Amino acid sequence: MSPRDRSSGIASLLVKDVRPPWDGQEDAQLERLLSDRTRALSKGALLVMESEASPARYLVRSGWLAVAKSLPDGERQIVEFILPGESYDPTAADGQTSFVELEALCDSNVAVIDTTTWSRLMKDLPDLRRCESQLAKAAWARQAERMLRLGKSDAETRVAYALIELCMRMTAIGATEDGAFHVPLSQQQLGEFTGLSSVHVCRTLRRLNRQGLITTEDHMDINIHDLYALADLAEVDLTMLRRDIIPGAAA
Amino acid sequence: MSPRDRSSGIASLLVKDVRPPWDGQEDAQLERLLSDRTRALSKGALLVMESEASPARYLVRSGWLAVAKSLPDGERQIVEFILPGESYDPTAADGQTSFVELEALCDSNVAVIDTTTWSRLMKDLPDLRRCESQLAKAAWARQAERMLRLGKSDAETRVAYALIELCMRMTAIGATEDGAFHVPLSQQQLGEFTGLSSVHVCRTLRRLNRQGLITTEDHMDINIHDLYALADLAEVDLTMLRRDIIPGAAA
DNA sequence: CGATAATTTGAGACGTTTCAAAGCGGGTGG
DNA sequence: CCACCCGCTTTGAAACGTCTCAAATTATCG
Repeated sequence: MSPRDRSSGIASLLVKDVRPPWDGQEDAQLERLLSDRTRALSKGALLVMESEASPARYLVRSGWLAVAKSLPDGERQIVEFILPGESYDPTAADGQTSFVELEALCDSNVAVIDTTTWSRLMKDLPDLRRCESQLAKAAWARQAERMLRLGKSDAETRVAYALIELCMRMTAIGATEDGAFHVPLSQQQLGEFTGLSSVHVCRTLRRLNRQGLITTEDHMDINIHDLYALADLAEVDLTMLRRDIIPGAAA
Repeated sequence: MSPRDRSSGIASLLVKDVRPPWDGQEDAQLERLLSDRTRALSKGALLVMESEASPARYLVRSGWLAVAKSLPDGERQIVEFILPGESYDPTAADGQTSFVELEALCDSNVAVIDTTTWSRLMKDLPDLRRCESQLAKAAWARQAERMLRLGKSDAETRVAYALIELCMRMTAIGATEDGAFHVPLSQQQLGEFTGLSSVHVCRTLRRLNRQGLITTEDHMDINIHDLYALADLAEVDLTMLRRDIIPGAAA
């Protein structure tokens, strides 16, 4: 990790509104198409279940979706969070079945676009296509980043990384204020994301707290006080991470 | 995991040649284009380094590539293997930089196709596009499967799963014989893939051996003797896994 | 205000890593 | 063709980190 100027504000690394506001920039017809297919989900609702037929793409317009997968013994891993403006296609190689489960983590609005329609949109709307291509690259980069830590890091690093990733993504959509943001997660769910037990998530959060890196308020309002120390713990280079996982954030 | 007919042969679940032989089915022009851009790599060669500019897609024509990522302290995670017929684009959200490292695990031939050319191919060759779309879905499903085990499983399950995944993918390209196949990996590298130390990979392999599930010969010639027991250990439903991660394997 | 879920903390069990040393195997040069 | 060397595998023993179980505390919601 290269040395960085620690005096520069958080804003320089976590700039707001860097994500191209793709909806709205295409014609109003797209907006109508999406509105027509948007479903309201309440917290905890299962949008799609594992192994269920679901040849569609899900586009989150508000709220959070968890992409999760379970072992026969009930252990659950959250593989990805879908934030507003992002989309996910859970279709497996057979083109029919979903290989994951999609759950609303809070009250949400999600547009459901069947594969055929989506292909047509991709063909007809070059701006949308470019935007989704960037988002897809970002998603790949995030997954690699997480697998690295899932496989090779201890609890502190995993939690620190998760917080940084979420903070960056939230900042990109203008959902943070000075390193403070809300995530609609229980410690249990943060554990399912980081591959830790909820008990150990709690201990780790507490430790970060004691070190003065973060504070948390009611049910996961997170305040990052020392982003740079947190980044060191997460073994992350903020500039590189942002370049890799935030669309339109090119240095 | 639902009960299965254990008397049916391995072949019924791990059918050969299910992958659409996309190259050759498009016109000879594509073949020429690929040949022109194919580079020979010797074992251990680094094709792309992390953070290096690389706006291209890499298509493996023969050999194996590892997609890997490292922590500052040197810990390494292999995020994906690219087998013959598969491709990978390591470009991050900025459209320029690679977020991973690409390494040849054995002597290989890889076609390097810059992003622009690739986009053109995708536009012009619907068969290729469909095929790559299936392969991409399979890759997403595999990653989810692995993250689940990376986060929530013990060593035995992780190793068993890795062996099964590799066996299935090898079978799909006709590179196995009766559950026997060769992987160009050291135990160290299998550890980097499964998130284990090489020492523990060794112990785990030995244990599977003692249980009569597998045998190994010189440098990773793997023989799966009891696929169903191995699948139970891996906590995997073979039929579902194949449907999810093998293109063209729809039940 | 009571019921229920989520967080917090402690103590012990368990699985994996680390360190260290020995054994094997393949390749090279004598 | 053998001797040597180097890298990979194998095994043991101790240290470490995380999980599990259990109980106390704190939030949340009707």
